[in-house]
Amino acid sequence: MDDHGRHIPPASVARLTIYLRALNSLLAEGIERVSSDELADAAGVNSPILRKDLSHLGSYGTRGVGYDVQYLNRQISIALGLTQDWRVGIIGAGNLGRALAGYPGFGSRGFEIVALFDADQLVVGSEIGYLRVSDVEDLEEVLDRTRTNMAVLSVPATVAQELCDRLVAAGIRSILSFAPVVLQVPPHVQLRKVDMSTELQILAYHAQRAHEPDLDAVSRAR
Amino acid sequence: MDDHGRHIPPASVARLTIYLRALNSLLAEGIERVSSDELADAAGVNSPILRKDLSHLGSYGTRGVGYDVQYLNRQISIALGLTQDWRVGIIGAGNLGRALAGYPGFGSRGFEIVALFDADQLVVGSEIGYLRVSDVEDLEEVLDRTRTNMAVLSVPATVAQELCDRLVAAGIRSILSFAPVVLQVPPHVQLRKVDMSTELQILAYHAQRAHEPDLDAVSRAR
DNA sequence: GTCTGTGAAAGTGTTCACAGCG
DNA sequence: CGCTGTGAACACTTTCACAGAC
Repeated sequence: MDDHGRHIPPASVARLTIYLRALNSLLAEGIERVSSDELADAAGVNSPILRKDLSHLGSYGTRGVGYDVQYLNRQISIALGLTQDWRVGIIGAGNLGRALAGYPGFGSRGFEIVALFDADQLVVGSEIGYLRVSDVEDLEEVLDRTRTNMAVLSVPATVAQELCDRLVAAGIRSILSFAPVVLQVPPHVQLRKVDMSTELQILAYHAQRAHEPDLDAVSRAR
Repeated sequence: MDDHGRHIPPASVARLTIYLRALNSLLAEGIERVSSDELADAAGVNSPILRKDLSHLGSYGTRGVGYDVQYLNRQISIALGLTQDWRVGIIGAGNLGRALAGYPGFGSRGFEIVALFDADQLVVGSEIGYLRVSDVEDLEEVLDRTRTNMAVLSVPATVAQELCDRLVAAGIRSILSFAPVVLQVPPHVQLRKVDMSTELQILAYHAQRAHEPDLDAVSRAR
C-alpha cells in the first residue's frame, strides 16, 4: 500500500515525534546509523511498530543496514510539517505560561515563541526570557503584528472559552490548551488538550487495579 | 457482557475522567439529572460512546429518564479509584512544579500534594502555597514520612531518569513525568508522560495538512 | 413515548511472519 | 545473511441500530 506522504494515522504521528527526539539524542552522541531495533529501544516502543510507522512516510532505510540518523530525522521533520516556521503565542503568563516560555524543547525544532500575554497589569510589560509580556487587551493586534500562527492557552478555566473564541476570531487555527475545560471550536481549528488532573486520575485507576490483583480474568489469561 | 467493575478499556478510562469533570460542573450549576445526550455534549463526545463507556461500570441510569448527576459522579469516582486518598509528591519546584503545586484541580478530587522537592539550595526551605520545599537529597526520607504514593516529575531531562530510579527504589508505583525523555521503569510501576513539544508537533502536522487541502483520498471520501 | 444499555458491524491500530533488497 | 518493508491475522475502539426498562 503506497501511502507515502499522505494521511499518516494519528497514533503513528504521535510516535513519530518520539522518534524525532530519539534521533536527535543519537545525533548528539555522534551516532550516524541505527537499526530499527536500536531506534525502537531508544524510543521505548517495539521494532515492528516502528517499521510500520516509518513505512507510512516511504522507504528511507537500507535493508541489511538500517537508517541514516540525519536523513531519517530530516524526512520525519518534513512529514510532520516542521520545516515551516511555527510562531507560537502563549496566552497566560502565570507559572505554567512561564514554564512553557522557558521550555527548552520549544525554541528548537521549528517553534518560536513570539508573544506572551497576561491580563494582570502587574505582569504586563515585564520581561520573561527574551519576551515582554503583552496586555491580553491587545491580543488581536499583537498576534497580527507578530504573525503568530499557533497558540497555547495557559489561563484559568473560567476565561478559557472566551479567549479561545478571540483566538479563533483572530485567525489562529492551531490551539494547545492546558485549561481544564471542554472547549468548543469550529471544525477548521485544530485543538489539542493537555490535562494534568486527567493524567493523575488515569494513574490512580491503574494503581488501584495493581493493588487489588487478580480481580479479572484478563490478568490471569496473560 | 457483564464487565461491570472489571477491566475498563484504556480509551474509556480517559473519557471517564472528562465525564467526571462535566458532572462536577453540572452539580455546581445545581443540575440534578442529565440525559446521555446532554452529558455527552458537556463532555464534548457523542452520546453512543458515552453510554458504551458507562455500560462498563454498570447500569446506573434510568431508561426514559437519564442519570442522577450526584450518583453517577460517585460511581465513576469509585470505578476510577478516586475514593482512596492519593498523596502526591512533586519533584522539581521550577515554574512547572510551582504551576502544578498551585493547580486548582489537583487539591480537589482526592489528590493532595504533600511534598515538593528541589535541588536548588536557594529554593529549598522556601514556601510555595502551603508547602515548604524539601531538599531532593532527603527525597527518600520525606517521601516516607509524608506517605507519598504518587509522584510528579517536573525536572530537567538530564536528571529525570536518575530521579525516576530513586522514586521507584523508594517504593513509588505511579509516576507522571513532564520530562521530555523516554524513561525506563520496571513493569510494576505505572508511568505516564505529558510532553508539550510533542503536542505542538502533532498540531503542526494537522495544521500543515489543513493548509494543503485535498491531497489525499480520505478527505474526498467523507 | 423516551432514553438507556448492548450486541453486531465497521473502522482503526498492533502484532506477526516473512518476502525481498542490499 | 541481516534488516527493512509489508500483507495478513489479530485486537481494540467506535459506531450503529434497536431491544427493553421506565
